[in-house]
Amino acid sequence: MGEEEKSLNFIEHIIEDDLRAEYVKDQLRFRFPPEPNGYLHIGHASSICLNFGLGIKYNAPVNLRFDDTNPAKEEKEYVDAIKKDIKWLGFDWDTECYASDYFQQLYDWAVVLIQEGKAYVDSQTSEEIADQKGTPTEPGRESPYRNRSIEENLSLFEGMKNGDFKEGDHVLRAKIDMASSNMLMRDPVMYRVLHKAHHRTNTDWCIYPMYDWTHGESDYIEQVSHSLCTLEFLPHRELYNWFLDQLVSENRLRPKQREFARRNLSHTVVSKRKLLQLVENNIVSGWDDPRMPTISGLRRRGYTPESIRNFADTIGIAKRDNVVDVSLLEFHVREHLNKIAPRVMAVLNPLKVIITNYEEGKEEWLDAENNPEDEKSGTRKVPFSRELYIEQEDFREQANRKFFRLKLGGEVRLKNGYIIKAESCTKDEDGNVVEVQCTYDPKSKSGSGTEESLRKVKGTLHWVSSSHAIAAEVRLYDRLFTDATPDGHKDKEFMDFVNPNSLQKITGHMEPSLKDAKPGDRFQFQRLGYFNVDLDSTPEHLVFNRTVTLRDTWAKIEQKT
RNA sequence: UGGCCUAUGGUGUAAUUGGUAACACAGCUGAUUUUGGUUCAGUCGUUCAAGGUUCGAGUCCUUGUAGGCCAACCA
Repeated sequence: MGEEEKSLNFIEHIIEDDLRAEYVKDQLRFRFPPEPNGYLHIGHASSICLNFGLGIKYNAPVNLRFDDTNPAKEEKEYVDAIKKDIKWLGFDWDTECYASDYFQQLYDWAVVLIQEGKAYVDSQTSEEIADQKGTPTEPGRESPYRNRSIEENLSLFEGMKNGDFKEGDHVLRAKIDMASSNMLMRDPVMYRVLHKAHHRTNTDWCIYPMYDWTHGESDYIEQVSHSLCTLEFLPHRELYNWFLDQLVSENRLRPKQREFARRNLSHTVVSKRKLLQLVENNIVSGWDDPRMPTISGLRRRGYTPESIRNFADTIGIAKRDNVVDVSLLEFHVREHLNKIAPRVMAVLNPLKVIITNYEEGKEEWLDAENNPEDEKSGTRKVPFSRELYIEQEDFREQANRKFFRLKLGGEVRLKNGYIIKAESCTKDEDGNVVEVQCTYDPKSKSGSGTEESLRKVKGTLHWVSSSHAIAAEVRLYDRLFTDATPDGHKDKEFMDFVNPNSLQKITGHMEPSLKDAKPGDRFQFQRLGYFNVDLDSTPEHLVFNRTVTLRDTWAKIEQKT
C-alpha cells in the first residue's frame, strides 16, 4: 500500500480533476501512438511507461495505435520492432490499431467538411501555399481557390482520391483563419496526393491524410479520453479541438490532448531522425547497436526491462525542458543486476602469476558463491592451479598504502582461493611486467575454517586458472558522444561530438563455467562490471557486452592523486 | 516586431493546492565487506529577479529576465 503515498504527476492531477468533474472511471482510455518510421528509444520508453502505467493505475484500456499516414517513411519492419519492444518492456495493449484503418471514415468526414464549406481544394504549388502562409508576426493571405464552389471542391477531391491527379496538383485544406496568431490554424492541409504504396493499404489510396486531420479523429473513433503527447504538439491543440468541433456528437466522449516535456538523456541523442543518421552513416552497426539509446540497443546491451521502467518512474513527467543524466539510468541497471546477476570471474587484461610453491600439474576445484545477494543461488566450482591470470592493473612492483592490490613483498587474497604473496617479477625488454612469481599459504584456503583462512588481508583479487580459462570476445562500450548535450549547440552539429572510441573489442579469459552461456545471459564479472552475452555469440566464439561497469571508488581515489 | 509554454540544489522530480521546501541520483565522510561491489550511517547543497496581495507566498498578481515551441503537401 506504500504505492498510494506516491505523489501524483501533473497528468495524474489532470485526470483526477477530470474524474471529479466530468468523467467516470470506465471512460478512461489511453493510447500510445508511434509512427512506424524507426525504432523506439528511451524517450518513447517514458511515454510508454506513462500511458501504460496510467492504464494499470486506473484499470483502463490502452491502445497501441500506429500513426501510419505517411507511406514514404513507414515500413512493416518498424511495426514489428515496435511491438516487440513494448512487450519486452512488460506492457500489453488492449487493441492494436492503425490510423490507416480509419482512412475511409476520415475521407467521409472530409467530404462532410467540404459540404459544410469548411474545407476546400487548393490547386497551388506547395511553394505558393507556403508563401501565402505569412510569418508568426505577419498574417497570411487567402488562397485564390479558397472560395471555390462546394460542387467543384467535391468533384476535385473525388478526383484526387481516384488518382486523376499527380502529386502536388491539389491538396485539401481546412478553411479556418489565415490571420490566426497560430500558424497551424492558417488553413492547414488535410490531404495530399501521394502515389505511393502503403505497407497496409497498399495502393488502395493515393491521397493520405495529414497528422492533424488524423490524430484527434482517431482518438475520437477509439474513444481515447486523454491523448498525451509531447510539448511540441501544444500549438496543435487548437487545431485538434477545431477538427473535433466539426464532428463530435453530444453523446460520445470527446478526447483531450494534453502535453508533457519529452525526456532527454545526457551524452546521447533522442530523436528518430538523428538515430537514423547514426545508422545510415555506419557510426553504429544498426538500430540495436548496444551503444544506441534505442530500446533494442539497451536490450542488447544487457539492460533489463525492470531497470528501464524504474528509471522512467524515477524521472517522472513534467513540462519543463530537461536533460536527465545518464548516470541515473546506469544506477537503475546496477541496482537490478546486483540482485539478479550471477557472479563469475573473468580476466580482461591478463598478467601471468606463477605460484612457485604450488605443485605442478595439480588442480583443485574451489567453491565459489554465485550471488551474495541471493542465498538461494548456491555455489559453483572454479579450478585453481599453479599458473593463473590476474589483471595487469592489480599488480605494481611498488605502491603506496592506498593500493590494496598486489605488490612485491605484499599479500593479497585470491577470491574463493588462497592468500598469496608476490616474491618477484620478470619483465620484457621494454620494462613491462610479464609474469609475477608468488608463494601461497596452503592453510589459507577460503572456507576451510582454519585460523589462516580467517586472516584479514586488505585486497581481494579475481583471477582465472590460465590452463582452464576459456577465451571470449569482450566488447567494452563508452558513451557514443563526448558532449553531454550533443544536439544542444547552435554552432555545432551533433555528429561533431561522436566519440571515436565508443567501442573497444578485446579478448578476455573466462572461468570455464561460462562455456555454456547463451545470448542474453547476464553476469557480474567480479570487480569489473555487468556483462551479457551478445546476439553474435556462438558456443565456439563467445561474445560478451559490458552493460555497465561497477561503481569504481578506486578510480576516483587514483584520479585525485 | 507576434502568439504560446516553461522556470525549485550539479541532475531529475515532489510539496496535503496559500501553512516546516522534500525524495532519488551524483558528490563528499565514515563503518561493514573474501568484489575498492553491495549494505549502513552521516554530510553537502534549492524556490530566476524586482515589486505587490497576505498573519503567512515555491504556489496568487504585476513587471522584467532567461530558455523553449510555432512559418513541412513530416509526425
